[in-house]
Amino acid sequence: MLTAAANPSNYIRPSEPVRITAFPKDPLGVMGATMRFGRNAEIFGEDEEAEYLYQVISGAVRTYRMLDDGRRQVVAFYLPGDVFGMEAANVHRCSAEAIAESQVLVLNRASVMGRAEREMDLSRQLWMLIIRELQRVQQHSLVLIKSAEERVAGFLLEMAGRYPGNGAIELQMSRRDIADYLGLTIETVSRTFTLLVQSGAISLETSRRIQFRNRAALRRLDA
Amino acid sequence: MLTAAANPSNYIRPSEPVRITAFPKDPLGVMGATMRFGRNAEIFGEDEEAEYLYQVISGAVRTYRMLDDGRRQVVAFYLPGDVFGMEAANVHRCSAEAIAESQVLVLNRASVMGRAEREMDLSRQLWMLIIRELQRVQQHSLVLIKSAEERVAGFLLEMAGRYPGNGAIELQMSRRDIADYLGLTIETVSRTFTLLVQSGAISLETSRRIQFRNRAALRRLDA
DNA sequence: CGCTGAATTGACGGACATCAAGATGTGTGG
DNA sequence: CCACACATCTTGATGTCCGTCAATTCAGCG
Repeated sequence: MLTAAANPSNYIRPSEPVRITAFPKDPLGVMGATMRFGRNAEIFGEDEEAEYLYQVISGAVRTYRMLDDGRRQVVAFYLPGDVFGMEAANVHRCSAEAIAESQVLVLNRASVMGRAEREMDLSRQLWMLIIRELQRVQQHSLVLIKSAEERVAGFLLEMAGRYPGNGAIELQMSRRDIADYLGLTIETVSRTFTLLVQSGAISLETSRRIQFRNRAALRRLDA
Repeated sequence: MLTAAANPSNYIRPSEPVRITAFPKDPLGVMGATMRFGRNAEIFGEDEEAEYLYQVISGAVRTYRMLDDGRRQVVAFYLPGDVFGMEAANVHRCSAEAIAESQVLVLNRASVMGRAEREMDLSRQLWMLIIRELQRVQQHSLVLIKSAEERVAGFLLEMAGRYPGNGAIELQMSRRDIADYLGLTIETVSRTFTLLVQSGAISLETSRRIQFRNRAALRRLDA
């Protein structure tokens, strides 16, 4: 199974509808179908109709926008428990792709919104979710006035805050993803990582496994 | 009257509660009090409790965040008709200031939210407002991968799209505000304006009055 | 093992920041 | 109405951080 994992095209395999109950943050607790997406598989594309809401069960997802000449801006990363696909009125303004082999719970958008009109609790949860999304993007907009070092330090702290990992984290995303998220190049990201290693703030077991050595130093850099 | 206009401190003068009815975009149509804010007067501050929602009636408002060392990121500009102050869960994550002499309709947040729980229409309007807000910030995050010229061109088109002005617009904000919105310096903004003038895309009647000469050229630059 | 993509490292250049000086505009008081 | 002060904006000279181009190393995998 999962033979299409390495294929960047849109491989989607729906499975049985399930009722999600005990799940990290379980924000919606609604009926839905889990789907499996291979690495780099497209979950939805820019300008597609927004029919569904999504919740990451395992793996990781990126949303991004492209300019005509190939420049890419990664808008957000979503990790297990996170809900995405809400940024749309009718049509998605971003594309979404699985970063790694991922399971995603897919919910019919209209029916969730419909239920929210009668269930106050669900309504409030959706409201909190979108508020948090907005806050995250606003927070991210601060990278504009930050140096490369500040951006990378902030990124690591952001990821550490969202990962369970204690003392160390395993990044799901490539240097390219990070660069496109932070508005840098992969070379600058890489150089900045080695700077942080040399200054003793972190160490790298592998290129994607970050060991935190001095969080205070990172926070000082985060500005 | 309005003698405190030039005073940067928080000058606030509440007036009679009014029922806003015929108003551009009139998104909420709820009871509220109009307040008047002088240039640079603070409307709310970072970390203050979010008690109110705000709608610009006249003038203009900026929201922004500061770093410790004085760097400032302008998060958004709000023009007549726009609603702001929704980005908050309980506490504001930005500060808001009047850019120019402004009238602002102030609504009790809890009561608006409370009514939204029973009035579907209001609820849907609030949802659309916050979605649009999210989309605007996401759109803005593209500046990260844009050149100075692209940022300024995009900014002018954004403002033109929101202003009624036909063929020309009167910017409410200073070069500093624009610079802090786009992640540039005032010098670079200024230089870029002159570039756009020289290339025939715009002309400047005054430094803040932009005459559009060639929108297609601007759109090409916007990337 | 060799192939392939990802990550790192180095040398160099360019776009924008910084520093500094003028120009323009605006409000105030005589 | 003019003159002065002060803020805003523009323009120029120089510096620097990060992007670009290129080579090397490293990790995964048939």
